[in-house]
Amino acid sequence: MRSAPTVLHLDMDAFFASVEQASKPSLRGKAVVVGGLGPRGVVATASYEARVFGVRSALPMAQARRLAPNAAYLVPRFALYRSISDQVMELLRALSPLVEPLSLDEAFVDLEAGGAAGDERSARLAGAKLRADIRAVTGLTGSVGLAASKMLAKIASEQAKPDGLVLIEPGTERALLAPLSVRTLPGVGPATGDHLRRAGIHTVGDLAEAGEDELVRLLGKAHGHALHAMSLARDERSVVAERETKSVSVEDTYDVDIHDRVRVGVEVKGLADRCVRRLRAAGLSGRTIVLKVRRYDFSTLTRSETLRGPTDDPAVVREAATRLLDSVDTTGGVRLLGVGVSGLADYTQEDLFAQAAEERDRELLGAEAEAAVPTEERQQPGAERRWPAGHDVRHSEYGHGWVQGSGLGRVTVRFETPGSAPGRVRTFRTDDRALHPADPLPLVERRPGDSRGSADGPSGENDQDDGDGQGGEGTQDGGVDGDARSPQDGRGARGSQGSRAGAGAGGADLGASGE
DNA sequence: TCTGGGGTCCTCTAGCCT
DNA sequence: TCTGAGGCTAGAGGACCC
Repeated sequence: MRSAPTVLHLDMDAFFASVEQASKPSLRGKAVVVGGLGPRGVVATASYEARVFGVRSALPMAQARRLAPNAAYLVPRFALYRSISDQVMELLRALSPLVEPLSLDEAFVDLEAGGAAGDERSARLAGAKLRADIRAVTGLTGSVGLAASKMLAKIASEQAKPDGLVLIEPGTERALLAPLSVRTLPGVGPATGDHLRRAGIHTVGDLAEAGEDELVRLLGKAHGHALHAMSLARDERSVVAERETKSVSVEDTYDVDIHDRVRVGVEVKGLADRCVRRLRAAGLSGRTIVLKVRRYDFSTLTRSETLRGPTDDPAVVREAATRLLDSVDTTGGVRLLGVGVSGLADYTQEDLFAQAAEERDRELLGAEAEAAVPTEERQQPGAERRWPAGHDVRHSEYGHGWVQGSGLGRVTVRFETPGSAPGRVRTFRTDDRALHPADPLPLVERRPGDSRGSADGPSGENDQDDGDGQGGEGTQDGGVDGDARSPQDGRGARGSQGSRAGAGAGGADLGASGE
């Protein structure tokens, strides 16, 4: 193992919630919860103020509302988060060419590859400068861990949270790890944690003491070996800049279980089409089609079928998914359906068959793409417009603001911008023609001549949305549109591969009460 | 209380082939 | 011809991560 602290792990603090607080001055210092607002939504991120009440990621939203009834509840705005994440990743790449993004808000950096580390002091300097740059460019805080390996750097950044920097000094690793809970180690979740606890193993020190053979016996070969190595602070995994995609999938959880078998079939076909669109956007095709069904009792089953060759033909994927559905008993209802493709190959069909089928696909996908446009964009003139909580708007008289809540034909807007003081609240009719959806504003005001990080700031996020007819923000949570379906479907049409969906949204919400 | 979405990796089992 | 061992692949499910 390398002994110098050459790996940096960056973890943005409560990322989604922090972005919302940065863009909405009235929410700063207040409890903010970002997640799906539907009946089956979960928390994606809670601000530190909300965590005081026990609200945490993956908590059912209904439970979060009981714990923190006065928090502001907002739907996620992934396009905005992605644009800010791009700015942060750019800063990381300035440190080293070897950057491994783990998600929108986390990444490893190999400092050695960037020539920024060789000793403790230069590693610390690099980490401190990164944190300052992130704050200057985005206005947000991130925590930095520095250590000799990925595992240790991640543990260090966890200890640094929030808004700190921790360096694990070479030679102190084992002593530092020994008293920590086994759950600290990557790969030890609730199930493995319980398993180990029943065997009397509670801390990393216990793991090291148990010995490799015992861990292999308890957890299997791969997991046993890996955990034993980690308990001795051995982690040889290198920072990998490019990761190959292994599978592409889409899934929907429905607000109400679907009992109608015909409807289940229709949903599966729609999911297959969305999955193919993503596949094609990534220039991929795949051999194995996977159907996922979560039943009314939360039991989940998967069925898969491997084709003779890779495909990106929507008709083929749709037919395979439908065949797989035939082997599944959906009596009692389903709460989730998903379609995925794995066994990926690096090509898109361009043969004669594909060309012949292209016309047909265009029709089919066109119809689906139209269906994926959020309801508010498809509404006929005169129909009630929808205003998702937290989304930016512009009023021709009052200027820029965001939707604090809506319902009963009214929408409440708070007029403020990232650089302003907390603003005033006004209520309008939902069909007020002076009110329009707007792009998010940059979190940090740019001075003239400051080019850093401004190339694709938040206001530039819609670049990737061009061409799908949705225009502007507000597409990732099209709102509940009458049936029971979760509304995050709109994202499928964007062709933005790797978009981390997250908690779905439930449309406009009255809960943004961050007063 | 009632549990999202997208993805990866591992284990186990069964069938096929040599 | 039968049988068992071992390798390979597919399919299913579980655990984990963010």
